[in-house]
Amino acid sequence: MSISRRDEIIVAATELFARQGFHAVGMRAIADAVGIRGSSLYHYFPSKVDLLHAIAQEATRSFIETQLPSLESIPSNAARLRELIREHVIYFHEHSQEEAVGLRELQELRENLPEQYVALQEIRRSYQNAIERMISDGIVDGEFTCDDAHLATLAILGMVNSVNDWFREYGTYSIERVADAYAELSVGRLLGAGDPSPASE
Amino acid sequence: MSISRRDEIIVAATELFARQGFHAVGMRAIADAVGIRGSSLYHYFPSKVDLLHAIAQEATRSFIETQLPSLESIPSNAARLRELIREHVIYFHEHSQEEAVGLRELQELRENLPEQYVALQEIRRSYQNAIERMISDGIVDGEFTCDDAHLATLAILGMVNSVNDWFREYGTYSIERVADAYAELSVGRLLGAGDPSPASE
DNA sequence: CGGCTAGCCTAACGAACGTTCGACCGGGTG
DNA sequence: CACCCGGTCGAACGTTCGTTAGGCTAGCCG
Repeated sequence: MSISRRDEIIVAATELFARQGFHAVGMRAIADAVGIRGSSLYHYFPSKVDLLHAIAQEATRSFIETQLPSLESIPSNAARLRELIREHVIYFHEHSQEEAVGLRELQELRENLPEQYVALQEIRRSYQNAIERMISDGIVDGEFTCDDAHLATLAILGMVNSVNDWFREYGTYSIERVADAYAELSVGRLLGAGDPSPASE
Repeated sequence: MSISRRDEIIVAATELFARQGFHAVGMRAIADAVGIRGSSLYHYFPSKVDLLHAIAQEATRSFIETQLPSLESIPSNAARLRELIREHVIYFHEHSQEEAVGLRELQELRENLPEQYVALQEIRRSYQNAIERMISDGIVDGEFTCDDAHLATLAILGMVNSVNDWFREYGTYSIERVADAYAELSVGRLLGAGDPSPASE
């Protein structure tokens, strides 16, 4: 009742794609994981790359929808960006498989589902633009000292997106600790904003 | 005479693997790219994953060999790390296909050539340790202000390794400009080292 | 000159691939 | 009861996969 068979397929395929890669996973392997036959998958998805597209779209869309609204209420660019990065790291950790597929197998969509690929790229681009605008505004307001908002955006995104490559549960750090640290490294250090709680100064 | 057929195969396979992914490229496609038949590849490599291993090994080994020696002569940790990051970005750009394969298809080696995978991981780990030690030493010497050398290492590596995901020749920036900027962002900002030319102070 | 071998070929192997087709089965609706 | 239809199935399609086996040829070595 709670989750549909379609969602069940998406969950199983996400795990397999994340672990082994799109081309290394056959339709029959996905079907096995949910206890049906390969041919039955075509009742839910017209093709294998459409299944991939459903995964990537859900990963991208739900990430953006979770992230962007939380920005509205925070006044300063520095505090807002700090919170954004914190939540970015934590969301990526909680949905590491989906986001791994979304980042790594985009090339497949580009070649086989070009217009859906473009749509996804536009969503990602809008997220990147939101960050860049926060940084630009923060520079104008004097919150940040930074030469190039565009480069800083790319650098920060590269940083936060790479956490899943090394982070392991039950390691030295908790994900919240890493999220806090990366927010401070990005906003406090890279962008040169001051201490987040100026009362201590 | 200049390059052997074996190297020719490695070059062609690297390009195909980088563009389409290991599993999306067949042995016959690689053979076509060098003008021979698929079966002839087995005269040079015992299997497809051994070919991948040759690529990944060469990418990792030659990168490390190019990078590490250049550190010896530079005295301060800050200047040495700056130069390391500069060269890292530039090397990754000049060998973007090799490094893309080396980073993305490691999972394949892990499952099929486990001991060779471990060997490569050890090489990468030694590079990471070299960076971390530079940062630790710099903290002790008072060059850097930074809480956690390990986290800073991972953050910087994530930053510099992500340049190839967005950098395009003939774009806004030259690769040297990006390399300089990332060195400054990492050492000057993230680690809190001062201006690289203290004469201006 | 005779033989070895590096390099490449054609042919084929069994397995797996993504996908299609037609049929069946069971539960809800008229 | 008769009907429909969502969901699943077995079987098969043609293609491609990684890999193997065996044979040909050209050049080097004795």
